[in-house]
This record gives sequence, C-alpha cells and structure tokens, in this order.
Amino acid sequence: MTVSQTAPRNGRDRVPVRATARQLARQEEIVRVAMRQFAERGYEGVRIEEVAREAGVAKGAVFGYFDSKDGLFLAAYREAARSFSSYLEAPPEVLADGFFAVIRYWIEQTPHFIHEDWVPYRVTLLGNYCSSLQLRREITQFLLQEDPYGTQAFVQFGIDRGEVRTDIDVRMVVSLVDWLMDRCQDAIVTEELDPGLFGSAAQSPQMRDQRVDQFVELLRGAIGARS
Amino acid sequence: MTVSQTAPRNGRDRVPVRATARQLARQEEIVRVAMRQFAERGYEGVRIEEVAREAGVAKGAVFGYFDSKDGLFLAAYREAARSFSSYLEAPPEVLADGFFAVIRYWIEQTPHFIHEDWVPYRVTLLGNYCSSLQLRREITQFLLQEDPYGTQAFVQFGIDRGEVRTDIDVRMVVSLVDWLMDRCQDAIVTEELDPGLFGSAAQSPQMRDQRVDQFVELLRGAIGARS
DNA sequence: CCTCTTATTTGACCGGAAGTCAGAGAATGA
DNA sequence: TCATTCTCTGACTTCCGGTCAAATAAGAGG
Repeated sequence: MTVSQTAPRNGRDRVPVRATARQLARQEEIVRVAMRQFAERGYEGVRIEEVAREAGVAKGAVFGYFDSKDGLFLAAYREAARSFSSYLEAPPEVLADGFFAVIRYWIEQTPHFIHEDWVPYRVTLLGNYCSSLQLRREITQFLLQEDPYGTQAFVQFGIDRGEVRTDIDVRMVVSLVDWLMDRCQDAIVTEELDPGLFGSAAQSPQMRDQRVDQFVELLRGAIGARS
Repeated sequence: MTVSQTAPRNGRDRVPVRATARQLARQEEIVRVAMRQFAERGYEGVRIEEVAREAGVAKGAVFGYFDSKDGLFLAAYREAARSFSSYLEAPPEVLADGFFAVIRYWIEQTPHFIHEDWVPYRVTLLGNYCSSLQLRREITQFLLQEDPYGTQAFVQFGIDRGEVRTDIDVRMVVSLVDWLMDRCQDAIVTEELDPGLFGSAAQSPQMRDQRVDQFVELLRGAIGARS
C-alpha cells in the first residue's frame, strides 16, 4: 500500500518524498532560473518549458515541484524578498545617526543596489503590482509573517531611541513605513510607477535629492516622536 | 483608393470611421459588460468571447473596438475611475469642517459606497495591483493627467484653508495623499491587502474606528500645516 | 428604389502555452 | 540481482487571445 505519489504540500511547494540533495539542488535551480526569467520577461512573458529547459529538467518536473505557474512565481518572490537586506543591516555609523538617517540611507542606496542586481527587485515589483489577487493574498501573508525587511524591529529601534511616536499603534506605524517606503522607492526606480516626482531618468540629481529630503521630512512628520 | 480600414487610434481605443450612434452604444455596452466581468472574475478569468456574447456582438468586433484584452481592460479601468466621486464632492457640511474632516469622511464612507456598487472599485483595484507593468504605465499616466479623484484640487483646498503645509512641494503632498488613501482604503475593503490592521470582516467596529482615527492623525502629522 | 462602393461584422481558424498523465527510468531495500 | 516505490519525461489535451477572408450593412449617386 502506497501513501501518496507526492508528499503533502510543504507550505506552498510540493516537496519530493525522497528529498535527496540532488532534488533540493534541482528545486533551487528551478527557482533561480525562474527568478531571472520573471525579472527579464515579466509574469506573462515567462514560458515554463523554457524555465525547465534552462534548469535542465523536463516541463513536467517543474509541475512536480510547484503546482502551478503561480506557485513557481511565489517561490521566486519569497526567495527574492529574502535576499534583500533588512533596515537594521545598514552600516553601524548610519545606525548611530538614528531612525531617520537609516530611512534616508536606504532610499539613497537602494537604487545603487538595484543597479548592481536588479533581478530580485524586479520580481518583488511584479509581485507587488502585477499578480492576481489570490497571489497577492499569499504575498501579503508572507510579508506579514516573515517581515523580510525587518520593518517591525526597525520601528522598535526608532521607538527605543525615542525618535518614533508611541501614541499610535505600532502596527499602524509599521504598515505606514512599509507602504510609503515601497511607493517611494518604486517611484524612484521604476518609471512606470513614478507620478512625475523623481523623473526616473531625466531629472537633475539635485531635484531628486530635494525630493528625497522632502519625503523623509513628511515621514518624520507622520511618525516622528511628538516634540 | 481607401484610407485605412479603421481610423487611427483615438488615444487608446480604435474608433470606427462611421461613428454612428449605434456603434457608440455598442462600444459602451462592451465596456460595461467587460467592467462587470473583470470585477467578478479578475483579469485572467475574463473570456473575451464571453464578453462579446453578453454584449451581443461577435468576438472579432471586440477586437475592432479595442486592440487587445489589455486595451479593453484599460477602457474599463478609465470608466470605473471616472465613476467615483472626487474628494471635494463631499457634503457641504463636511467640507466646512475642513481638509481632514473630508479625509475622514471618505475613509468612513467609501466602504458603504463600495458595498452598494463594488464593480468599479474592483476594476480599479485590479488595475492598481494586478496588471502588467506596461498597463501600469498607462494607468499611472491616466491618473496623473485626469486626476479623477481631484486630489490636486483637494490639496489646494487644504492649503487655501491653511490646514496643509506649504513648505513641501505640492506635488509631493498630492502623491502622498494618493498613496496613503489608496493603501488605507484598500486595506479596509479588501482582505487580501490588509496587513492585519483593519481585519476586514472580523474586527470590532470600535477597533476599526480607532485605526481610522490613527490613520488620519498620521496623515495630519505628515502634511498638516506646521504649528 | 436600385446599384456600387466602402466600412463593419462575423466566426472559423491559428498559434502557442499551461497543465496532465501513462509509461520510462532511477533509487532503494532485500 | 531483482522487486518495489518514487520521480521524471515529453507528447498530448485543452483552452484562449488574436487574425482574416468572406458576408453583411451602411451610405452615395443616379
């Protein structure tokens, strides 16, 4: 008597019963290839068969590891999100300057990091803006559960330093930071999402710096400790 | 010698050369049906053939009026966005109470309006979260050009009343209002997008009210006139 | 009212991609 | 070495966006 052909699902992905090192490597390779292709071609543009070919497996194997294209994308999204630094991984001298210095640091640095390796960023972008609502729900839950950018700890850091107000529910503050940082960075980095604020390419660096100043100022007004 | 089979595109949609009333009515009917189906089934779930059938035309005709599924969606999105009230269409007594009263009014009322007719809301939601980047660009431009919710005029209203700070570029303030209002309302109304703040269904009304209070307070901190 | 011309509409058809599954193949245990 | 159990393969099915040649409707001119 056999149990099931494939073991019960492990959170999202199907995991082989005999989880050999070779199979784990395969799964990782599939996700790696998928991430790059999603980044390069967008969700619709990716062909599962092409991902399989490049990962050196047959199409059917991909559907063995992930139960749908959505599932494969979600795995790529999680991998991408986990690959980013958290707020508190800023350099010590920046941390020493406090909460809003860290905010500024990441807004200024993120474009450079993305320039160096835009693949994970692009995949998270697709996940945040270009996925079905069903997928969105899973992404929202993932972000809430894993907090991959460490926003909660970061806000706590700000509170501990007396820089962040405490008269508002901390979860509200965390969400606000998440929302605004996402939008701001997306507008800076991705032309399609910029409502003319940062002028992705054309605008002068001074103007961009000024906008970043103003953004930090707005955020400080919203969540800074009351004086 | 003929000109073209179909006239040059009118912004986004293709418009028949002989634009009879019947054809305009057809086009509107197609958009109307499409909007409802997108709302009910999501972008992927919609079958163009089904839209055509329900609108009483052949599939080919749909591709005569709109050059792709994306184009049809965009038309539905624009129609949906235009159907909403702008900020300054709040009742006079609310307007009299000032900028942040209007903010609060819409956050509190929107769920009711959506409950009455969720179709346009759902379509804008899909456009904001679940479309290709290419479509996103067109949506961003549309929102910037038409400002269908009148955010610019609304912020100016706040400035004129001395309630909104003027030490920050007004476009920055406008974007911030857009961003935060969207996210807040989406979190309230759409479970998939709520990071546990409003608890879409289950949470107590008092808790929700308190969260709304806090949200308005945060917004006031960010963009309220400096005291 | 009829005919000719031009624009529109139709729906069978095409290409291509997600997902399936029966059989081949690899790994494990006796 | 053989038997058993799980995994991998890739041809196949199904479904859908988009095309296009043929049919049809709408003027224009007589």
